[in-house]
Amino acid sequence: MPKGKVTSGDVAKLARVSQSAVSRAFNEGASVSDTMRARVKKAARKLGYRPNAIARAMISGQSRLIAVLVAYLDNQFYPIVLEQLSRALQDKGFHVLLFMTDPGHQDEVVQQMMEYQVEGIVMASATLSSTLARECAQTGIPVVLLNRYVPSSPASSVTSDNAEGGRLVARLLTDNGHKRIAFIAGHEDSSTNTDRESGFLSGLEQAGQKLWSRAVGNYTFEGATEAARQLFAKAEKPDAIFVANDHMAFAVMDVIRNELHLRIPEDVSIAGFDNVPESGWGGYQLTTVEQPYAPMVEATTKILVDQIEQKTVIRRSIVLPTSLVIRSSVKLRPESR
Amino acid sequence: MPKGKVTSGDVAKLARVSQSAVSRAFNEGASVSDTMRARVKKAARKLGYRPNAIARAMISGQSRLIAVLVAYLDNQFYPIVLEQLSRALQDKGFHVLLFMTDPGHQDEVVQQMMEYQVEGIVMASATLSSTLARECAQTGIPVVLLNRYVPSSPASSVTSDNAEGGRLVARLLTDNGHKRIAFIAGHEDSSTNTDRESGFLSGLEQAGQKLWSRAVGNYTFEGATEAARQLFAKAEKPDAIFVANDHMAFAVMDVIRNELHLRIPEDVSIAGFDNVPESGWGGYQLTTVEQPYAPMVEATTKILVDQIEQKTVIRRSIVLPTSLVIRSSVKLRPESR
DNA sequence: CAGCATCTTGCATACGTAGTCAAGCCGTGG
DNA sequence: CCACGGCTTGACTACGTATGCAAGATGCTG
Repeated sequence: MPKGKVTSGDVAKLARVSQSAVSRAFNEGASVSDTMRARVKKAARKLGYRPNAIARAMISGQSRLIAVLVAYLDNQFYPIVLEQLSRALQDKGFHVLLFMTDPGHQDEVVQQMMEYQVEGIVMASATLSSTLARECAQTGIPVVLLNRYVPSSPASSVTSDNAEGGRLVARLLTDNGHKRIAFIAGHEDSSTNTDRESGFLSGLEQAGQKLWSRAVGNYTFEGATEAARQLFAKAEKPDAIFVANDHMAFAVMDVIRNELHLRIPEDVSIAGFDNVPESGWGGYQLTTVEQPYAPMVEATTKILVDQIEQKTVIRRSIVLPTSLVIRSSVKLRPESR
Repeated sequence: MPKGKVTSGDVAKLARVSQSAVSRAFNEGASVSDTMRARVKKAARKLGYRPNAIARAMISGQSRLIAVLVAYLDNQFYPIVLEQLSRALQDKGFHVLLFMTDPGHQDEVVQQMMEYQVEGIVMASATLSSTLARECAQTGIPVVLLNRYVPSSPASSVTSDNAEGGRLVARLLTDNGHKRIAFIAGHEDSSTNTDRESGFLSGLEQAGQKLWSRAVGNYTFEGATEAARQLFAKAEKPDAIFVANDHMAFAVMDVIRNELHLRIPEDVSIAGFDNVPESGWGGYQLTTVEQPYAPMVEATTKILVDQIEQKTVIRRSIVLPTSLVIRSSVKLRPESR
């Protein structure tokens, strides 16, 4: 009989014990005899009782809820992270409250997270506003910026080594004879973009080169399409492009092949960042920088869980190593193959 | 001052009113004078007060939480749906509690959803077990199966017209002169697969054709890769393949082009299902069946919200129309272009 | 001015659970 | 045989909010 609501009181009555006993039977650490626990569990099963997490959260002050904030899911980086993060948190007994942000309603969203008494916040988007990040961090709740970094904020952060990734790409391109190297930026005020770009520029400099040209794609497919067209509108065209993430790189490759009828990598080399699954697909075979998904998720959950358990919010900034994934979108010198 | 917890009592004390007044000031329909509301809001702002949604849920019995259950996010269909669904629910004042399921822990997950007193459940995955669907539906909470259908269950469902989609593909292929037509299945016990397949077969039959060959990809990239190899291992090879979803179709196209060195569509035509964003990318240009994302999400939220507001759970099954998206992965007769 | 209806407000209570406290039980050692 | 400590158990209260109820305030009509 699927009754509307079964409470611990109902179970207590059936088992002829106190409500406290029922509560204890369902809490791991509590002081109950085995016989009592068995008796309660039996009655609970009979009634289909499940403890009410809302009531539990209220009395214990532990909602076991983690808010995850994402701006969009069309760049595959985020679904992958979200899936792994969600699984990891579930394993640790937490649950994910998912929030999508529009640039317009960000403050509102933070308020809503707070109302649900979440015990931690993960902000997983390169394009979230810094003020929002700061606002979250001021709540006294552990906040982890995943794939994002705000120096002035007390929020922890987990990123890959974006600058080093940019440097690796620069070295790859210069080592292999590219001379007119362009960059397509993501969001210009995101830390991922500035780090990737500055690392890239420093790498070019080390090789005695300068950036040939530059355009901005704002991390969107459409923006990248337009940016690619701009780069090739000039008289002298680039022979290599570093695109600030894979999602944009696909758009760039499409423009180059289908609109400009150039070959990759024979006419233009393309490198991306993220190593999203599509990068390995036959249609693209994109040479890119790997983001260490699993370690990033692991670090994020660890920071959160540690801070929740110890009730101390200390800022931690984790930067994880990246590495190149060489496929066939960058032309290599014969000897280096 | 970001104090730990500010309650309605604190606000009441500061504003020198009763706690009830504070509560009413924050509830839309309540009976409060404008002056009272202003006074309370002012004090609340001073203290940084926000109502506690957990406590509110407890007393009102309305958690405003919707559980969304997904099996994986690597097929882009699901992130897109999840993003839209999440936005739609947020707009209506609900919040998404996200659950990822492993085949092993499904029962456990349902229990957890129930513990959080969710007011509705969306099961968005073609590969969720039917018993799980039934279990959810028995809870008396509105359940919507999104992109899934279980005839024997009392759960509502929202799908596109999978059978019709299959039929459209069959007609497209037969009309354009294909003679050796194969099918790569997804999960064989999922309703999406059986409907797409049966529609496809009936379409072939109408054209006086039979299925040439068949393999199973289980809706995974790897499974589809293997399935494609199987189809081409035989002496006589297909001249067209209908793949049960786009995500698998990409794997199939990769095998055909990069392993078998055949051309699409000159040597083999490929059709998919879903019209995922990648289908429109230059690397694939996949001819496929459109799933009407926005209407599906809209129908889902409408069913949920209606049933939650009216407190009556009536089973509704919505089937939305599909249409072909013609790109260049299927060879067309000259006259039909 | 009386009488009545409408609007506001405060008091008290309820939601379902966890945890504190004290009481009861049992066993052990002196 | 008694005293004492550890283990169980039940009664009670608290968590923060919403709401029924009654009382007070205000306005309107006759």
